Amino acid sequence: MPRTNQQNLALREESRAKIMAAALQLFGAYGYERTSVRMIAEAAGVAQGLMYSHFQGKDDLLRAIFSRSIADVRESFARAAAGDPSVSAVERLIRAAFAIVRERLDFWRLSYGARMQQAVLAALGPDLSTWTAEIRGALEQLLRESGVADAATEAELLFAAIDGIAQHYSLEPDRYPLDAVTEALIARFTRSNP
Amino acid sequence: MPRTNQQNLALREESRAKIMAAALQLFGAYGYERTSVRMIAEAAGVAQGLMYSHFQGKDDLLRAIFSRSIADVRESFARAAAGDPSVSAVERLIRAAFAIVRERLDFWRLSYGARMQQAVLAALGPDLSTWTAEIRGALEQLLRESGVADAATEAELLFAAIDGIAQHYSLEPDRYPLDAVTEALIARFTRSNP
Amino acid sequence: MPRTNQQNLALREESRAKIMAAALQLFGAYGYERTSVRMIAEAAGVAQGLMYSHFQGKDDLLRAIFSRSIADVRESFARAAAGDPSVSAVERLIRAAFAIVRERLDFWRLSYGARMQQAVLAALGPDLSTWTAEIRGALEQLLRESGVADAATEAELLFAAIDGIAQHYSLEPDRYPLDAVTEALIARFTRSNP
Amino acid sequence: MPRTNQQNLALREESRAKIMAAALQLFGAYGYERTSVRMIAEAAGVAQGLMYSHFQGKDDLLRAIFSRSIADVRESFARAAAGDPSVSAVERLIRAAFAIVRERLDFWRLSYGARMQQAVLAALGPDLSTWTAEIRGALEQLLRESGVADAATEAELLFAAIDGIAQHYSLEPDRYPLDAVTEALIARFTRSNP
DNA sequence: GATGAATGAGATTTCATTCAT
DNA sequence: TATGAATGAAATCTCATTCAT
Repeated sequence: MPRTNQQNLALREESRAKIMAAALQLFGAYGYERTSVRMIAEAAGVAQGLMYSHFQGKDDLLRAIFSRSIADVRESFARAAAGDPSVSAVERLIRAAFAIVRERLDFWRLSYGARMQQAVLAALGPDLSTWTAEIRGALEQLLRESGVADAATEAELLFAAIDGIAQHYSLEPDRYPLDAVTEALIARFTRSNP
Repeated sequence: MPRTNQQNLALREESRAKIMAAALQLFGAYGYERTSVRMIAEAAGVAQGLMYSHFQGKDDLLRAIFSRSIADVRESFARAAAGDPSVSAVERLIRAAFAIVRERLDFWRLSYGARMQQAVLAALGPDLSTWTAEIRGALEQLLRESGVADAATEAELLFAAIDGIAQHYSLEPDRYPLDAVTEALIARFTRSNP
Repeated sequence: MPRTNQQNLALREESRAKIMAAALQLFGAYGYERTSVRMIAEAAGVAQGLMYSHFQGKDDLLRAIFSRSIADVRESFARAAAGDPSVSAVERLIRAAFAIVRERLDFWRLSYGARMQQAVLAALGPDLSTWTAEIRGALEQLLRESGVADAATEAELLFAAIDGIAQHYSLEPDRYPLDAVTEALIARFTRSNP
Repeated sequence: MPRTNQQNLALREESRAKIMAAALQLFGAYGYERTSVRMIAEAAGVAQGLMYSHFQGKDDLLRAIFSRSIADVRESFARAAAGDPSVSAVERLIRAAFAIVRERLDFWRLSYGARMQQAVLAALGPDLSTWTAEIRGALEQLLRESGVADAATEAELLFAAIDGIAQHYSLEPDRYPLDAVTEALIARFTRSNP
């Protein structure tokens, strides 16, 4: 008797999840290039060949991780941004961003590592740049609604500050005073609109 | 007629410089891992083997590029920071930073690409983190001297903002409104000290 | 209601036939090595594992296809050779051979592709060479009975000609003037015995 | 002091020749697919990687062997066909063909093995089919000049016969009565023109 | 010092086969 | 019996590095 469809789906999904989790962790820690398929398979506890039954290749695995992670992050953002209306939207967004960075450290590391490599970017396709543009656009709108004069420029600045903080934090999470810096950033960007 | 010692040395130095320049450019464009020794040798117009008479290996070449570039950048900083006393020290430093990013785009790209990869970081040794700590320290002192209350936190924030801007600019130098963002940053960080 | 034994057997036989048919077609088109078990299973519309319940492995499947095809061909030959007594036996055999080639193009392609590869030959075991010897022997006897002087040599020549034509035809069935060449061959080999 | 250009060229050519010779022999014996790059490198007495400094890949090596062998064979043909004018051109050509088959058994085996595999053919590009067409054309012209009525059909027949004989011989060179069959073929194709 | 041919370890990928259900 | 997820050996290929000249 063959396995039922559901059993098969569950088996497959479990393997797929193990592979993606292992790969995300290793990509984040060592970078895409320095992480071999062998390492991923060992960390996931499966045979090397299995990866190729789930993904077309190492680059496709990267793409899959990216697009799923971005979808997750987008969702988290939406939830967070909708939250407590007693604080300003900008503040909510900043807090949401850093909460997500904390939760998804590996993805963030991977993302920052990947961003600087043209070749890796090619494998990622337009996902990353679409996402970046989306964030910039959202920030700009938020600032415009808050009555900021040069919203486009201010959005670039705020985006860069958030990105820089997230990156410094993801490099040394144990040392970095994320909470304090978060408050300082909020103070700079909500109190006085120059 | 055999070359004089001095001629030999000059030729040698020239080869070394060509290799380092080619490597810096390629590392910046493709990343350390995706740049092969063959690519570097071809771009530099020398034989592959020659690299190994100047450097112990690819990682040593990277280290050499880094330490020389950092020394250069440090010097540029010092010069810039010492400049026009009619503007605040913080403003001078910010302007100096972005001027250097503009000038040394390849190095910056390499630096940002390398930062997220453990293996590359390991190859770099303590150079990068020493330098980072140095910048953070300098910023902190500057802010403290300007009378900022929580100088440590504000230094982290300012550092992250500069770093984020530099990175976004180095990703899309043609599109990025670096001048406008620079002014906005200076406005945020020199006018009101919350 | 469970299937009867007979139904089970019929289903099983059907699977086996589907696998053999798919494999024959693919082996003929792509060659034994370039045809993967997965391709065969997909073309046959069954699971990969099923092949291993019918055959011991890919090589055993090849052997099975060969021995069954050879048996079929042998039978067709016998029928054809027995036919219309108004034409010479040699002519009947030549016509029969090309009729069979037309009908079983895939098998012929597979056969010609396999013949030149030691590994494939080894997998086939003695089947192919036994068969070849049989044909050569039959031709020789036929020619001897027709009163040809050096029947052994003439048999080799006729066999080679038939084989060459069959092969050229199987390479380009749409272009090849098989009918004309058949008549020319018959003319050369039945009119004048040098 | 680096090696002179000539030394380098000689070294490279020697390696290249060793690799091509080993590959030709192995491809002929085991077929293209069953011959691994490792086997070739071992037989040639070089490291695996060296093949990739001479050829773009295994398929490019095959292409290189083919095009060089075909060029050689073409030349041999031309020389042979120009020979002794006391025998007919058709006879000269037939004798030349079999002389070349004897000399270049490995190439012939490879050629026959490759011909039946679409996938391998694709790697070979148009070389093989161009060559085949060339031979067919040459035969046809020869026969036409000899006053044969349906030269096109007769050329197909003669070509197939030569090809079949060559193939049977290359399968069992020790057993095959090539000389006797050659004479029989010449007798059939030069004495009586039906 | 300089060259580039050569090496060989290790990367990615394929695929015949096994096995739990 | 039939399924297809999973395995792992072996294939092709890349590339940092060595070495003879």
